[in-house]
Amino acid sequence: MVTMQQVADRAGVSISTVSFVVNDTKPVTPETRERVLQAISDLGYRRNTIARALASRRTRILALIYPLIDHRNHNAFIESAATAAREHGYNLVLWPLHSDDVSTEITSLIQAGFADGVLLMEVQLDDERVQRLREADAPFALIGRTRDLEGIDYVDIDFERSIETAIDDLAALGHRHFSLVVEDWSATPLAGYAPPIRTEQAFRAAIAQRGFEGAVFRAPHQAHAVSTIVDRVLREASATTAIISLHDEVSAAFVNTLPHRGVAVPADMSVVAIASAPTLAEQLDPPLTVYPGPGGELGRRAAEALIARLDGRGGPRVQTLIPCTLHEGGTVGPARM
Amino acid sequence: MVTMQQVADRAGVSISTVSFVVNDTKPVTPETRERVLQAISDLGYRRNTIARALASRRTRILALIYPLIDHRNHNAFIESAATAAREHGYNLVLWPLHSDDVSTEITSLIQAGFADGVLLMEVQLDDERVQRLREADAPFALIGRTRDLEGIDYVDIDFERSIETAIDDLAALGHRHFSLVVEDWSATPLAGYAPPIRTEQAFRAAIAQRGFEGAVFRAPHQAHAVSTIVDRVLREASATTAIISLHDEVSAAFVNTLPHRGVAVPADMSVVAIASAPTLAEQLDPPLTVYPGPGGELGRRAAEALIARLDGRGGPRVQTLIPCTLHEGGTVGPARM
DNA sequence: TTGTAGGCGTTATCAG
DNA sequence: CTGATAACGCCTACAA
Repeated sequence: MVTMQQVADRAGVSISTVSFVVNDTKPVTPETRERVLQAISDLGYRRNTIARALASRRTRILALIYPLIDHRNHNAFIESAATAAREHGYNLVLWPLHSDDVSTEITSLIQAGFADGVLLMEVQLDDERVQRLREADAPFALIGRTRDLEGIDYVDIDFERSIETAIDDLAALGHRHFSLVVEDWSATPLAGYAPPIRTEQAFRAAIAQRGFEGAVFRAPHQAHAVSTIVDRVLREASATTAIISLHDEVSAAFVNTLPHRGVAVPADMSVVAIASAPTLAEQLDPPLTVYPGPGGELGRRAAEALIARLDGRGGPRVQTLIPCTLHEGGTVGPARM
Repeated sequence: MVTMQQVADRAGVSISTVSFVVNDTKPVTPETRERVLQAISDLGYRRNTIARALASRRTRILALIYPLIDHRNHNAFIESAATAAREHGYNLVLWPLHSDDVSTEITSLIQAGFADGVLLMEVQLDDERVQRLREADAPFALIGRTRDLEGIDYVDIDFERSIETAIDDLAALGHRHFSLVVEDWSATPLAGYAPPIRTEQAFRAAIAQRGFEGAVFRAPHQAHAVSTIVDRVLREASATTAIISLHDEVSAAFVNTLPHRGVAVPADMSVVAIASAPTLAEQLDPPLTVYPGPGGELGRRAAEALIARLDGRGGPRVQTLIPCTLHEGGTVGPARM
């Protein structure tokens, strides 16, 4: 490993001068700078991240708390957050965390001086981890949001607006009777997981406000629950002409199963998915009409919000909501008479 | 931040003694150890990861080179690798890398002293990154494998065995005419991506050896290519009674589209997927018969192989192949007469 | 504009 | 068994 000292020696300057040109932290005459740069490239010098972190008390590491639950495509969040971090000179480390580690471990990476800040995903309405991070005074940003949003940076899907858009798009085609299907996490560690809860509330409010009819179904992730949900909807909300689903497996089940029940899609029933995985649509026939979740956007913006905070660019809290936008498929049509 | 010195002061010992008990690196009398531990817990001391890294010349950070290509569920790899790393006291950072950064950046994280080792995924048969890592003398392990395997640690899917198993499972039901569909990456940066290449070779060999008939189709990831592949197979390999697919979108297209072509699944045509995403099966109707890719297993084993190397537990190279095993669905039946 | 020197919090080597 | 003390590589006042 080549050190600053070696560069300094070769360039005939002191170690601090090297530091100044490397970090662009103090003015240096063009000639000296040139000599230093030359020495750097001759020797193939790279400044040691760790020593730099120790001396500057800034690791430039972001920790992404990674929920150990098998759910969706976290992919897009992660990749975009990592990319954004790197573009800003940060690194993203994955910190998979079991729910029972939470209380002890959540802040240890901060206290151990390992990370400058934390990114949290799959946030619940009342999230213990957020509390811990606050107590530890650790900088953090959320992908998702808690109930209490005072003084926190977050980026989340705008479920309210997404659901209203979906309803209005369908209403324009004459639909008046809707069924919403959301995931049921109530018996799991993810019990307070916000998206289905917010979506259900927004759905009920929007339906009421417009004078439509709406039924809500909650489906767990067990395979048999998914397969029975189709019949439940047909039986318990038989007037339904449009199904809105926040549950990818269920969305697929509807498209695949309805024809076997004598219900044509979209002639007899329209089906749309909200906040779906990006690849879901084209794996179905007809391709599903979806409002895909803006995964990449969320990851990137959350990372940038956190970094802005860390870099001392104060400013107001980042509290961004991004709606899901329509990606047309073949499962929506005029309401049947 | 509470430091070792503070602990030492409170325990009435020297800083080195604290280090000895914290790292369990030299014998300490029970009484002193007790005093030190007490001081540690009183003060809530945690040893600083960065300082430790600097002094010990070991960061305990693993870099996962993350290909910026939208492909499959990398999820399982990543999560399991991160978990395994943490279980061994390492951290996994995500290092998304564009293909054009490769030559310059691939080793910088090592040379910059940031990571102890590198995990590489989506490996190509002749992979420049592997070459660079070798040149830089950086410890690494692969998820996947290159052509030349001399002296490298890797964990990969056993495509040969997986494809043979699939063929034999189908042959037991009377199938003799097979079509294989693989992804076509030839016009992309992932041109030398090994899985489709190895699978195709293994398929041809297995078919020949058993005296069966086999056709191979390559499909890019564009949506229209996917939708036309069904008709191409029906037209160009009309004797086919069983389709084996390494291409999840195509697998879905077969299950969804064949019935519209008057071909019942599985009565007229059996369909199986190899190395598929774990959730693909249940999104189709009937549920797809799959041999899912052992994503989590691969990530975990690769991380552990790298760590073993880093921790100086020498031993022979880890060169592990894991076959995909059958997960039954409803798309396989006896060959039509 | 450049150099000197004192940290940053640990680890590790040597004496005692 | 325990304690000084010198690295580790860099940053940053403070001096010159």
